[in-house]
Amino acid sequence: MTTLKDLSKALGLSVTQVSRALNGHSDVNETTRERVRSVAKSLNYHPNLSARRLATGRSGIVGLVIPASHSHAGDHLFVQQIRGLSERFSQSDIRFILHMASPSEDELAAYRRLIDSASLDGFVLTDALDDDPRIGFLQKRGVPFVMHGRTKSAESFPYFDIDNFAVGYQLTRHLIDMGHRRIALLNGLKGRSYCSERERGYRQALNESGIDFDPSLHRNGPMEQEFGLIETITLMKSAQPPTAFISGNTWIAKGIYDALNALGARIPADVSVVSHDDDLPLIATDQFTPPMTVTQSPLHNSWTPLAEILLGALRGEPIEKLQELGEVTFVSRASVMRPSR
Amino acid sequence: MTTLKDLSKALGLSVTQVSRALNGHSDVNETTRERVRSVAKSLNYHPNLSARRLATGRSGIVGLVIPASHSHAGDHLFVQQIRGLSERFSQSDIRFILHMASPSEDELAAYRRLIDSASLDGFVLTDALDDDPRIGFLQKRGVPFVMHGRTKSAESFPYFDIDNFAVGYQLTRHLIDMGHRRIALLNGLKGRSYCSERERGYRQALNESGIDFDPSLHRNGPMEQEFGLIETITLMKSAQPPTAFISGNTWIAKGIYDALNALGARIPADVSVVSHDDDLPLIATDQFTPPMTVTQSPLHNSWTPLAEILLGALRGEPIEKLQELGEVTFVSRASVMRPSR
DNA sequence: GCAAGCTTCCAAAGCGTTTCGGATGCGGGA
DNA sequence: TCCCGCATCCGAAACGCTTTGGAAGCTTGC
Repeated sequence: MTTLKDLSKALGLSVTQVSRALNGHSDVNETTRERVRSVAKSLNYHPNLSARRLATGRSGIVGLVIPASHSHAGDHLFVQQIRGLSERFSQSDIRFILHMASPSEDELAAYRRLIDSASLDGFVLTDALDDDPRIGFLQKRGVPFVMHGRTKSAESFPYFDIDNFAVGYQLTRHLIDMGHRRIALLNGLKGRSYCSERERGYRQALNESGIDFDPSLHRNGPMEQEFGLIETITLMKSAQPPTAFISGNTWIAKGIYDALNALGARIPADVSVVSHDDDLPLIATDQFTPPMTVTQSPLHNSWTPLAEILLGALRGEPIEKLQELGEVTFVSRASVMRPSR
Repeated sequence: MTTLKDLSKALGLSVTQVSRALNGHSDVNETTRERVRSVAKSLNYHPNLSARRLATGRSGIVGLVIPASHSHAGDHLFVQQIRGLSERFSQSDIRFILHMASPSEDELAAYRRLIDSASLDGFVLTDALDDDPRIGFLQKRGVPFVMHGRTKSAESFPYFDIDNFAVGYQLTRHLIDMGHRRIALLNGLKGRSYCSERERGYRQALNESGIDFDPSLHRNGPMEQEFGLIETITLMKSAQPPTAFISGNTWIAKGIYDALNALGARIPADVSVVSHDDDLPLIATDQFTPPMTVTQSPLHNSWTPLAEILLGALRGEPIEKLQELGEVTFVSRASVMRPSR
């Protein structure tokens, strides 16, 4: 293991100067700097991160805490996510650690331990809740983080998100414009902030058109095919079935398609279906029969920005530069038609 | 952040003694130790890992380097794997970091960087190759590791594996005993050590029964349904189609089933099929129609031992305790029958 | 009563890095 | 000539921990 001292000996310079040269400080001659760089390379020098951390208070390690609960349906997504994050962090020579929260332990306790043993510089948070306790906790501790999604909390914090209100609004508006009035919304898990936002958009669109919100048409559940399947069947068997469905996710939408097929209802002749499309692996909405009308925003486009923002937060950039919204595009396809009833 | 010095002040002891008390050294009075422990807890003390590393040369962090290439088919497995490993390591208060190898960079370079910057104490290696360069590299550097699988290399190293030779032998033997002589083997990716082992077992069984090895019946490919599908069709359309298939993995086996169904060949009346079964998520061989005869060895049972072995290696346990074989059981079901032709 | 041997404690050094507070030498303005 | 500023360098301290090499107090055996 080559150390700074080795370099300083080899170069006939002080340890200080070598360190400053390598770290790009101003008071070192450019030719000296080059000399240092080349010797460092030839001696295969890599700074000892632990020593650096001790001296600076930074470890160069960021982490992601994985909640104990987890469904298989999300595996592909999860892999994309950690690959995306890990890849970006590696590029900046930042280590990325995964920590499984133990089911028995309070989730915040995991964060506490990770911070206290002074190993982690920052966190990536996913699955934003409406009222997320992690935000207050990390802010109080002064630990940088970036959140995937936003929450209702009054504080301002670094995030990457899409305009979920617009997603809900746009999808609903489109169906209303086509003449639908009984529109079901199969949303994601209750308490997730993106669900609440989409519900707000949905209600707003209904409201503007003078349509009463019908609680029985709004369902929360996991982002899985089965949820879409079961709820669709339930809703279609009810006294006043909806004429259109909005799905929060393509897996749910697949469930809706399957259920309608099984019930002999034609899309879009009998029932219209729209969805938000995260462009998840293994499920493409333009391959549905019929191709589905969606708001689209590839989730895999969020991992790099997310990492980028955390990196920015670590550098201490101002909050305005650390809040970013991903693009959402409306793609009109063949799954919507004026209602027949 | 509470430090040892804080504790020592609060306790009226020297820093040395506090450290020794907490780390379970012998020369400290038991009542003192208890006192130290309780104060440490009440002051919420956590040792600074970087400082510890600097002093001891150990960081308490182990890692897994993920090769740049990766197929979706393996996602569920991959998630199981990192969850399993991460979980076990957390229990021992060892941090587990994931590092994506960048596609452009030599894979060993990633290991080198990780070691040189003095952050990692050890590695988990997966996807053992017949001639795996990582072994020599890590051994030369004196860095502990555990390998999932074994290789041909002469050196002895910590591993967890199953008896893949026996898998290949047993499956082949069973088919031969039932009267088959043209037996296809759809193996995994060439160069992977478990494939080579299974091939050895296959050849050995053939050999013992005086059956010539036919290279056209042995195919290497990814552990995916598509591979099984395509190769089965190719083989069945050939001049002398096999009367039985051995599959290296349940996804491949699913492809074989699908292909045979599509071709109108009945299992097992026309063709017999057996497979090794890793008990992967989302695909259960007893749910196949007909249920499939397999050698079974749940892959998810290997993550905990793997972590355990690395932990042992870190503690410096002797090599004999660091080599373990997982159990394989033969499960006879309804996919094999005497050949009709 | 004294050496020997425990048990329990401690001061100080060292791990590799960054950083603070100068030091040195040189050229130019007064 | 003297002083100031600039560019370039350096020594030493600090980060929080472990570990080495004792020291102090007590008990034991002779």
